[in-house]
Amino acid sequence: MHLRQLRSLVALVDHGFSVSRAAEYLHLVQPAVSQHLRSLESTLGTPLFQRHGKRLVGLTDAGAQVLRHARSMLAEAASIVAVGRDHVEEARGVLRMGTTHTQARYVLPSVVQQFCTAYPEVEVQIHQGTPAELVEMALADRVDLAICTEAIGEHPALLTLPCYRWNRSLIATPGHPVLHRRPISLGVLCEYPLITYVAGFTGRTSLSQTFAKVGLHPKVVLSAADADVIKTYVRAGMGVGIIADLAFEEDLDADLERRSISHLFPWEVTRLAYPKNKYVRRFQQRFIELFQQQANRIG
Amino acid sequence: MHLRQLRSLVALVDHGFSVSRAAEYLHLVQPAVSQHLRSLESTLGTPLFQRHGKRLVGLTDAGAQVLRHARSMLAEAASIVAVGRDHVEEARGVLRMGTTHTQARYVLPSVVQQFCTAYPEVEVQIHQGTPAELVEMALADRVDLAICTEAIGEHPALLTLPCYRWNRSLIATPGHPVLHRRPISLGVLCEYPLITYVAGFTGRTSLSQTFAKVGLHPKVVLSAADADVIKTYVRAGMGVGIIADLAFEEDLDADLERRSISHLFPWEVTRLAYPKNKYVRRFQQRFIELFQQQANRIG
DNA sequence: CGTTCTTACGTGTGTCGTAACGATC
DNA sequence: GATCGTTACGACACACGTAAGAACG
Repeated sequence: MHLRQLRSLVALVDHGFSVSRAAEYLHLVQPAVSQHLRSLESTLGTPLFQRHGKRLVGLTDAGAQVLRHARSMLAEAASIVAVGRDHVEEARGVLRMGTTHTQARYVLPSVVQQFCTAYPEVEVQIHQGTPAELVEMALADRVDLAICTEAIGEHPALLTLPCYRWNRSLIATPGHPVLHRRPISLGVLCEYPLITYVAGFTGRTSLSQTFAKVGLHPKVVLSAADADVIKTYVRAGMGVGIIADLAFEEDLDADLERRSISHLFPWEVTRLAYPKNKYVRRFQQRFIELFQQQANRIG
Repeated sequence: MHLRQLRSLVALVDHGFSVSRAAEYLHLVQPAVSQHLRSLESTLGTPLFQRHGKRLVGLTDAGAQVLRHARSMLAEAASIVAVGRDHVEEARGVLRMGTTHTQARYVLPSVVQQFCTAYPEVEVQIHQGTPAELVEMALADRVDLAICTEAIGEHPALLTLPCYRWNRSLIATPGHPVLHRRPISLGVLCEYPLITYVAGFTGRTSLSQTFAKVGLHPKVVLSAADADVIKTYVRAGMGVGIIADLAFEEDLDADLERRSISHLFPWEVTRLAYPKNKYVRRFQQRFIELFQQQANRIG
């Protein structure tokens, strides 16, 4: 069995079972890939593909199992070359992080700035996505690490590091009646049109659950993936905003009033995750440390 | 990077950094292995070995990291060929289990018998060892599955299935004074010389802890790895035995008296474990099912 | 002086690319 | 007939084994 054969297998599956496209992706010609696949089948002694005539259209049972192990082997192989690179050019390479808007906009800037100063030769990429997408990106090795609050919880193939906890603030235009209410309760919040994060982002799931648990139904008139958008609509007078504490910037948001409402909702934990078994390069480790330092300042 | 190179790396480490012995193990000549190692180093671009002159004597930092990933790649490779074999000759192969004496002697016989009838073409190997050794054997792929009570708990690379719970019985020669004591307490047990399992075997650890927790120090005059030996010395009048319930055989042990003492000690859980990510062949799965059925009859 | 690894070289296997053929939509 | 995969063949590379040489104890 050769790694090349496994690469062809994986490429085939990842390119809709088109041998030609797989070959193109691998910078090979079709016959080469065909041969890889056939010789893989013959060394294993069992068919791996479902065929319609000559065309490959799917995996057999055996093929699917082989695929799983093949992916994991190739990931290990990638880790090995990463070890090499790490010792050859310690401070050169790419750091691909996946994160949500909230992190990218309010938490990461100072960390990234520090990091880029320390490692000017490292290309930093920030990929955005929903938490669910981020998990998938990390597992498919499209990013090196994922940072987010939801969905990242307990995937068995991910190593997750809790970084900091946060809660929510209410924001409103000065003079808004909600600002005179004491104490602010879940019930009070339900009296006003609310603007907050969309489902799946930045703790929205547990926010909704908190209301649901006591049988309340807040009037969320608008939801957005990020606090900037939420603030904009709050400024426009469309309602009361609920955003993460750390998304409120004293200087830039001086035209908005803010009240902490941490007593109403569970604390959220933002986590950093990367695939177990994956080799984390030193500068990537360094980034993680920087992020955790920043996190300590927040939490 | 080639799998052959990784095999050479692993063989080298597993054979005391002797290239010749590694080559012999791999059915290759030395120069071939030397070349594997050198070309691996050169493709990774960084030294993997500590050298004394020409002699390889250890791994560098990078080498150690590469080794870890290499082992795991080769394990995956083995899984892939196992998938193949499983589809080619479903009912032929080897089932290597590692277990302790207690399991091998009192629990497994009926399971193994059933299994051998169902799969006459499968060679069943029973390797014995201490629980700690068994865990290591499973991780090093020297056995396919490990069955034991201690130490198997929470190794992150092992998948463990709880199978049945058990507790202990006291055994003594007929007429022994302990048999007239009611109720039997931990204190009562401390009045007599005890014979039980050695540390690390068959729940001995938690047995000792139970005594220690209430400040008692039982007089263990003799300890053995298995119940057969314990019974022998009980018969010889050396003391009172404490063994697993299931190690008492009504017919063969009719010359001994038995009292359940499950109320004194925590219940133990016997588990079956194998490395995560490892492909488990169908007949191995079948064995696991048979074992669990047997386990249900016990627990 | 034996052991151990390296270097040098020849041979055979195998992998890839080109090119022509066959099938399927 | 255009696309897609297979078969056939040749060139090149490479990995292994043999044999001889160098360092180490």
